[in-house]
Amino acid sequence: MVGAVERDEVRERFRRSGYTLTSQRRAVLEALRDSEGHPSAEEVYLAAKSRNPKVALGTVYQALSVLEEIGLIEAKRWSESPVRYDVNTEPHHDIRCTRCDAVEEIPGVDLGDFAAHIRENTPYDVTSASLVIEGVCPACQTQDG
Amino acid sequence: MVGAVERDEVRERFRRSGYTLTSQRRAVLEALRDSEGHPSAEEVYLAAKSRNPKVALGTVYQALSVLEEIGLIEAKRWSESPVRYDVNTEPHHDIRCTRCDAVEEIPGVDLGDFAAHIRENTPYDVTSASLVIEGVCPACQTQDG
DNA sequence: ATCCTATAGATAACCATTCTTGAAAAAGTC
DNA sequence: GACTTTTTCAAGAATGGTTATCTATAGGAT
Ligand SMILES: [Mn+2]
Ligand SMILES: [Mn+2]
Ligand SMILES: [Zn+2]
Ligand SMILES: [Zn+2]
Repeated sequence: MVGAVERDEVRERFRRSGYTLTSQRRAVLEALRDSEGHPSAEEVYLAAKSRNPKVALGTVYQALSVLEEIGLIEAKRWSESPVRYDVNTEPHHDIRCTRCDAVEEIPGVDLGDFAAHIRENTPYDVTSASLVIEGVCPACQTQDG
Repeated sequence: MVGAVERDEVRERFRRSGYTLTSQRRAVLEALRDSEGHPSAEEVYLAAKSRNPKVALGTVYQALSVLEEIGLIEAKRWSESPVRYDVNTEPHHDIRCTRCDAVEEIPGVDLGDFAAHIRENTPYDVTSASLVIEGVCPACQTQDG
């Protein structure tokens, strides 16, 4: 049961942020939560439309940026792919398959005090440091050399 | 003198790759080498044009991808900025200022066996892992809160 | 019910980058 | 060197993902 507790959490975040929790935004968030991987805006749009046909692509982009702003989702970027969205807001890394475009999580790896090392070696005020990881997924490895 | 040795290196790379070293490609590379920071394609274009007016923006993009392919330069990406190009092909990290868009190098930090950690925790065949680092540069820090 | 404001949908615009195309240059061939 | 074949180039059109604009709508406050 993912339901009750998270529903309250969502309402609470919206309330605190001042944004209103509309049916479209709810559809976008639920589409994202039910999706297996880390979908693109376009994929979220298709999934959200099947829940609530009254939702436009532009609205999905806007909803995603609101959801990100209030901390319910995260955006992740790889160079050869549109932005992917992630409902898992716990710190973790994701790897993208360069052949089939799948994205999966990498458990148990922590940037740890790497950020500290960086801070020691630059006069910048470091605000973010994230890893962009790519590879070939098991399924694509077996498909050929 | 950055001249002679590197010129041979450039010629050699072009020869081995099979690409021809044209005046446009040379202008692009030299523009990049003379630039202080980590310019975008557009900035490289402006600098290259002043050396060789016979160069179009499309040609610069094409030249940059050839130069990257043969290992003379590297492309680096941040989410809020067009691709930046780097003549420093030694392994190192760069940080981008989110206020003024400047990019500078961070010396003495090595991803080290972090890549090994990642490989241990995913069934993917990891082909690349790079850090995207952002912050506020010293100049922008003093300009306000 | 009326007003008010935030949000929605539709569509146009945007921007960095890539693709297409005809022309020019290079490289082979004799 | 003339001729043919291949490659590269510059210019501009096209693309893809995303954002901005504009009008209409819905839902809460009074
Ligand atoms: Mn994830
Ligand atoms: Mn650098
Ligand atoms: Zn795959
Ligand atoms: Zn700055």
